[in-house]
Amino acid sequence: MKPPEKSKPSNFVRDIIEEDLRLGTHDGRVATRFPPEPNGYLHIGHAKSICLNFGLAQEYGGQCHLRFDDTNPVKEDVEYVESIKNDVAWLGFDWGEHLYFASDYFEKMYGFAVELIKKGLAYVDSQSVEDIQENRGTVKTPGVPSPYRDRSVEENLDLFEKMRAGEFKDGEIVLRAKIDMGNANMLMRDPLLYRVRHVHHHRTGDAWCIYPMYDFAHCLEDAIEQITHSVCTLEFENNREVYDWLIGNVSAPSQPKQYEFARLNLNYTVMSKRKLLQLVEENLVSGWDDPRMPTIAGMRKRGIPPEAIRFFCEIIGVAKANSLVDVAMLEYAIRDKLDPVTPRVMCVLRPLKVTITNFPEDKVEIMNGPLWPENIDNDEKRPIPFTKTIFIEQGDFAETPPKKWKRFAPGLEVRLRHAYFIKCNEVVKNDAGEVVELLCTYDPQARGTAPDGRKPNGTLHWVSATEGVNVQARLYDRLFSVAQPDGDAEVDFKTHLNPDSLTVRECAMAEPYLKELKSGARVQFERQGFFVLDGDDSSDGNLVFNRITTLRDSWKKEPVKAAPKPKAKKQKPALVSVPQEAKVSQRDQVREGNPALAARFDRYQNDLGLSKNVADQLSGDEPLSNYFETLLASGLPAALCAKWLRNELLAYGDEGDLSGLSFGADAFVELLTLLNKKEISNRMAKEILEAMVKTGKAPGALLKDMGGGVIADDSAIEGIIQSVLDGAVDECERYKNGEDKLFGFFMGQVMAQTKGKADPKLSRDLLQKALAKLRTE
RNA sequence: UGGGGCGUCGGCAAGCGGCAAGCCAACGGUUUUUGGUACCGUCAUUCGCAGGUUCGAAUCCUGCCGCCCCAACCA
Repeated sequence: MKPPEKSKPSNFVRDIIEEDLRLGTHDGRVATRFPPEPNGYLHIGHAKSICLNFGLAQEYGGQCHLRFDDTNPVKEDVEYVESIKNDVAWLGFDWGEHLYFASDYFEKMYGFAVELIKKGLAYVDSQSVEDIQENRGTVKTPGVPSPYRDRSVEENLDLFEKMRAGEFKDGEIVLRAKIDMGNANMLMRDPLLYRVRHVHHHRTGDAWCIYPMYDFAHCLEDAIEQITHSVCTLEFENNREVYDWLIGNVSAPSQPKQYEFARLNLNYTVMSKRKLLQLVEENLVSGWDDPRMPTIAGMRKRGIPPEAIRFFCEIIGVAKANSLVDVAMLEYAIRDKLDPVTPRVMCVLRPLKVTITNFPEDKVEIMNGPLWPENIDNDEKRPIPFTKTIFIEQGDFAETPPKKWKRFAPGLEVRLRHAYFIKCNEVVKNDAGEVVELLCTYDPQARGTAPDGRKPNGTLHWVSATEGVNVQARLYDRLFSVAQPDGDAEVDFKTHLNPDSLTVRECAMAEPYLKELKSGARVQFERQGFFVLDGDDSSDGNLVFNRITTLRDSWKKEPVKAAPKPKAKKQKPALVSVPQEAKVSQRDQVREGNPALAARFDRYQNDLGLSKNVADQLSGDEPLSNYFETLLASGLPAALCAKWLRNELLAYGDEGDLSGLSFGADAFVELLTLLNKKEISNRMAKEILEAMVKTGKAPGALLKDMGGGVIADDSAIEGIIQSVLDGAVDECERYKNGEDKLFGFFMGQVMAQTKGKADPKLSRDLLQKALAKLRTE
């Protein structure tokens, strides 16, 4: 019985889905998809997308498709589809029957292309690759239409058929959408839909020699599969316009919507397929599944459990801001999942011989150590042989211990975990002066605890030198030594490779119990970290363990006090007063081409007395300016009209466009008139405006609904304030204790109780008095 | 003729006109036969900057600044 899942953190995609569900947008369905191209291995960045897409479907009772976006046979291969399926399944997600391939839709897509041609919305272009690029223009200049843009429908149909029939060579000809060569969005400049590729496809074989491009294919795949929310990464934002255009211009079987989130970046690692490939090809790592790689395969070999990856993806959140997540977060997720469920054993990574001089020569005493951590209700134990010679960790002994040392040193006594206290009497060194052996005595009475209650200087893990088993331990650390290995395009990211990312301890000694472990078993080497038994690399007599991650270690060798960095005051950028005239604003340009607006600009400033900024805004966009003119025609004060138009009404518009509002300028005039006559307060006007937007009802009617106008009566407001105070005992107490900021809370309560009708200024004064009184009581 | 996005703590990230959530990191403390775990506590008078609107602005309006994406017959 699992405890109820804590509700997952909210994010903007969930908000959108919930809103769609509320509105019944896609018949109340939720269908997402994870659409990898089978041209490489999955990494933790993909895991974020997988968790998001499958998670969303799971949570909203929908479905998530695993769809291979195999539209480019020159880069793709079956090898990858198997590894991707394997990785997704290993992560713990089930696509059920929803396994799809874009290539299965080639015939349908061809049909949609023909439809587009017939509608005159696509054409066959015979320009060379170079000409197409040339004529696309640049980001600052419009493109120019292809000379083939106006081919007849018949000719296009014929050519397209011939394309499919294989009558053209690669690169000779393409099918393009006929959209707009001058569009500011480069992707809308007649995007390519099909290209010729005489290549064998891993699924369709040689059935096709034309293949659809991403922009054309992806939205159709979504539409065909009835995907509702097509969630992809930020770099596709510009593609959304094409996506919507295509869905809108083809008889699409459904109307999917695309949403974009920020891809995952992790510090101390690289994520791009290209760079990962480089590491593999240059043998800088052992392969795609090298435990230092951020690939799913690498993390699996490393021993990271899938639930840790899922948890990680949950806690990093989903948003639209480019961000760089700290790997410490991943390590936390791993420890959090592993710690409560992982058996504890002992293994000495760098053995230091310890001879217990007062212990019988050939005696083997069996200690019993619990395998499971305290939180698990299982006291299963494993036998740990204790003998005259044992190994302890080299790092656990210091000839001259630093301050706060809680380990072993000459003359000190420590506890051996699950065994006796031992005391260091003598240090044996070799010719080089290195410590090679410790001569100690044990206290037969002090096993675990000492009868006299004395405390040891720490607890060490240990292994019998004669009964232990030799194992190989591979200690992995971050692959790169700088936070952003690919942060500087000038510097090869490989120069930042961490030389210590892998340390192999061939001579690690472990307790014999480890021989019982099954391949893939995860254990905690106490005081060291979590390790996994690497089944692939172990053989009968040779156990190999990969370190998944270290334990958190709060022991600092040098308690370096954090440099008392004076909390760097945010440097305020020097105010550079850019002369307004320095650049010609968009609005200036509009006015240049529209003398009437230019005249208004002057009139607003000179006759109406509006500030330059306000006049600029209200004369720089024709529809907006016309709206303002309508308000002016009512005879209301210009300043009032300007203020409410700009600051309030515009907030409800769509990027400054007010045409979508459910009421006209006349209704807005009515509202402003009420305000001008002081029949309503600013606050009430805002309340009414909001209601107008929602319901489209007239201001007068809404005012009536509110039941009267401004409350400006002292005693009435005092009564309300009292009731607010009475209903907020906690807050009153806190306010008394000096929490001034609660004033806003109280004020908000007053306004809420009166639906905004209380006169704000008066309310504020009275509230202040009431609260002051509260404090003096 | 440029367009599309994004700026909230050291790192993630909620927040949608009324008290600046949470997590990681860091730092203290309690418990402890792991310098682990668990538990408690500290950590944003301020939301890129500057104006404006409002009784009240991270949130609405305006301007500016800074990052990211777009000119593959890749996805």
